[in-house]
This record gives sequence, C-alpha cells and structure tokens, in this order.
Amino acid sequence: MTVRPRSPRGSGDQLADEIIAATTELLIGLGSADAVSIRAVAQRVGVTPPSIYRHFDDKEELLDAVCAHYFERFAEVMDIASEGIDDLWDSILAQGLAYIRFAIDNDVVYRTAFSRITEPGKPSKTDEVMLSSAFVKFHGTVVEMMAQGVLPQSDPIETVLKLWSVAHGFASVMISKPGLPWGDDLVLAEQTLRAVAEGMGRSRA
Amino acid sequence: MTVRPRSPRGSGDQLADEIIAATTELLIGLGSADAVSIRAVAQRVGVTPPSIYRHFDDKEELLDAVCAHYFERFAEVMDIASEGIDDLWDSILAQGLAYIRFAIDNDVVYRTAFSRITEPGKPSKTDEVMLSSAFVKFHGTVVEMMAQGVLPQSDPIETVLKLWSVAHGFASVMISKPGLPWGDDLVLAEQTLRAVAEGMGRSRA
DNA sequence: TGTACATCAGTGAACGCGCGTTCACTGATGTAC
DNA sequence: TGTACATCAGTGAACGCGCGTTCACTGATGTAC
Repeated sequence: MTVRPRSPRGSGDQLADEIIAATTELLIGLGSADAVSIRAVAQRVGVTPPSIYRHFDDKEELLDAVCAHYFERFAEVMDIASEGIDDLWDSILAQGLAYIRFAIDNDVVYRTAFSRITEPGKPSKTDEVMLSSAFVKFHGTVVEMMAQGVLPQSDPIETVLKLWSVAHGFASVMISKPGLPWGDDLVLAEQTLRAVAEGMGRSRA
Repeated sequence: MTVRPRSPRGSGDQLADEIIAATTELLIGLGSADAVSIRAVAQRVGVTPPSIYRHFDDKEELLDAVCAHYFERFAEVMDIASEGIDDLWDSILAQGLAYIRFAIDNDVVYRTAFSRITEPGKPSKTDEVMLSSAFVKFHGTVVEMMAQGVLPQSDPIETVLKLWSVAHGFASVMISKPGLPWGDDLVLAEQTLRAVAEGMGRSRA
C-alpha cells in the first residue's frame, strides 16, 4: 500500500476523482459491482476505507458516480460518429451504432449502470448524465429531422425513446449472449435501426 | 422452521422442485439474486442448507434452474397472445408485445436471467429454455411469413434476433427506467415493432 | 513576524454480520437372500 | 416371513471469509490577531 501524502485543504475533489478512477478500474477488472469492495478501492488509492466515506455517502453513491462519470463520454463518442455526415438518416444511424459500440466496448460499466433500477422521480446521477449525453444527441438529430420534414412531426421524445430502446436492446443482448449468431460487426443492428427509421418515416403516409 | 418428513427413496426431484419454488419466491420478494441466500432458501423449504447441495451444485446452478423453469412459460404466453390471429403481421406483433409484457410483469426474474453473461458455446439452462420457447415462437412465425411471401426470403434466424433484440430493449429499459415518459401501455413498443416489421418488409424492394 | 487556534482530511480499530460451502455423520427406507 | 445390509436423503457443526460502515481520534494545514 502506497503511502499517500495528505491532501491540502481545498483539494478534496482530487481524492474523489482518484477514488472514482480506482473504482472504475476495479469494476472493469473484476467484472461486477458486487466484486468491488470499498476496502479494495481504498487500498488501490492508497488510503484507509473510512476515507472513502468522506467523499461518498455509501457504496451505491460511489458506483453511481463511476457510471455517471464514465457515460459523459457518450456525447463525445456520438458526436464523433456523426461528424461530417450531412444526410440526417445516415447521421442518426451512425449515432445509434456508436451508442451500441460504446456500450459493448464498455460492457461492464454499461451493465452496472443498467442493473440498478431507478425509481420514478428519483433519477440517479447516471440517469442525468445519460439524458444529457446520449439522449440529447438523439434528440437533437430527431428534432432536426422533423424540422426538415424527413420525419413526420410528432413528439420527438417518443421517437428518441424508441431509438434508444432499440439501441439498448442490441447492446444488451449482444453483451449477454455473445454466443448467438450476430454475424459480422453490427450488421443486424444497423439493418434494424434502418428499418425502424424507414418504418417511422412512412408512419404518416 | 417447519419439520419436514424425509422424502422416500425415488422422489428426490420433489425436493428439487420445492427448492426452485422457494428460491423463486425469495428472488421475487427480495428483488435480487444476491439478496437470496442458500440459508434462507433452505429455511423456507424446511430443510438444512447442506441439503440444497444434494440437488444443485452451487448457488449459480440453482439460480439458473429458477430462471429456466420460469421461462418455460414464455412459450405459453406467446402462444396465447397469437392464438386465433390469422394475419401474420398482427401475429408477430402480438407475440412481441406478449414477450415484453411477460418480461415486465416478471421483471425480477427477467433481470436475473439477463444479468448473467453466457460464454459462447456454453449455454445455460436458461438460454436453452429461452431458445426453445420465446425464440422458437418468433422463429415459427417468421418462417411462415417468409413462406407466404409477406417477408422477403432470408435467414429467419437473423430476423428473429432483430425482433428479439427490439423486444428485449423495450422490456429492459422500461424495467430499469420506469420514470421515463413511456405513455400508455406499450404504445411505443408497438409502434416500433410495427416499424421494424414494415421496414423489413420493404427491405428487398 | 510570531503564536494560538480552528479546521478537517485521513486514521486505527472495531462492530456486527451473513455468507457459500464442506465434512463426517445418522437413521429411515428399501432390497437381497 | 424374517433378518442383515446397502443406500442415500438429510443433519449438525463448523470453516474461513470479507464485507459495509461507524467511532473517537490525530495531526498537518491554514488563519486570525
């Protein structure tokens, strides 16, 4: 156990960040939130277990912080994926696939985030980050599609929920059941997202 | 703790069934597999903990048996849902919605089943039951649709994986995030399944 | 500039707990002769 | 029909463990006068 110099007065957040980083590493390494112990986190940071509690109320809050912090990258990943794509259909498809890819690449954290049920009206930090990253990206594109008339006007939130559910569905099943014949890369997911989009495009006709 | 008469020689399976039933009840009551202990299961059955191990290798196998047993009902539920529906589009839609409904109605068991990752080539008992219930139902309808030409001919397995992923996606997100604006019943899921089907129907055109 | 003091990040030790699993065993049940 | 015996479902006790969390505390840091 590394000896750790005491943090100066105002820099309490630094340890918090280190705790989040250590927990993330342990979570990914061990494969499940239950396998991660406060003691192990403390040891990895080079601090005693009670110190954790100065920064997080309990283990639950720590894990929520880990997922929330991790998912801030969703926005970035989806931005990059749709960058420079003019066609809005292609754009939302790229975003959907980027979502699935990111989820699969980070399966442990993704599963951890979705393994906790959020009661109505009590969004977790992770929920808030999801809504302000992945969700707003989808939302932005959908709104634009409706504005330009390539999607029929309706509540964009509903459309986003549909796209998100489909993307999550593929990510989730592909993570849980890697033995099924998914074929190369995300072909099935891509075809399905396309079908959903096309189906929705026609839904007014 | 109830005193339990010793089982006669050949009837070992009876206790196994009782153990599965007790575990299922505890699982649903407590809300997570971690919260269910072998000791609690034993107590509920009226037996000592080591007895469990005569019937199941370990806790993992017991939980797998619980999920597998539970999901045998998928076939039945989906059958009932599509019973008497002649139109194949309506039929597969009804099956998809029945799947989602059953998953949501039995959220704890459903989540438990999907919280365990299955390595390729090592299907769990639950996987096998899923494949021989929900999966074959979807598969049967898809094959028929292709035979009658309402869906373009292609690998039915791929189509089933798509439908299943979409149905699972809705079930999973609606269970995890009940606070989102899903609207009444399964309208969004229904519209999406319809869009997927329509999109696939056109995919050859 | 020097000193007394409040702050508060981090500590050491412990509480209290339940867990999965193993082991050598008991004793009722069914069977073979 | 009666008796010795093998089977095996279930027991009692324990192993060995790590866990989340709390508590009273220490002592370096920064501040006020």
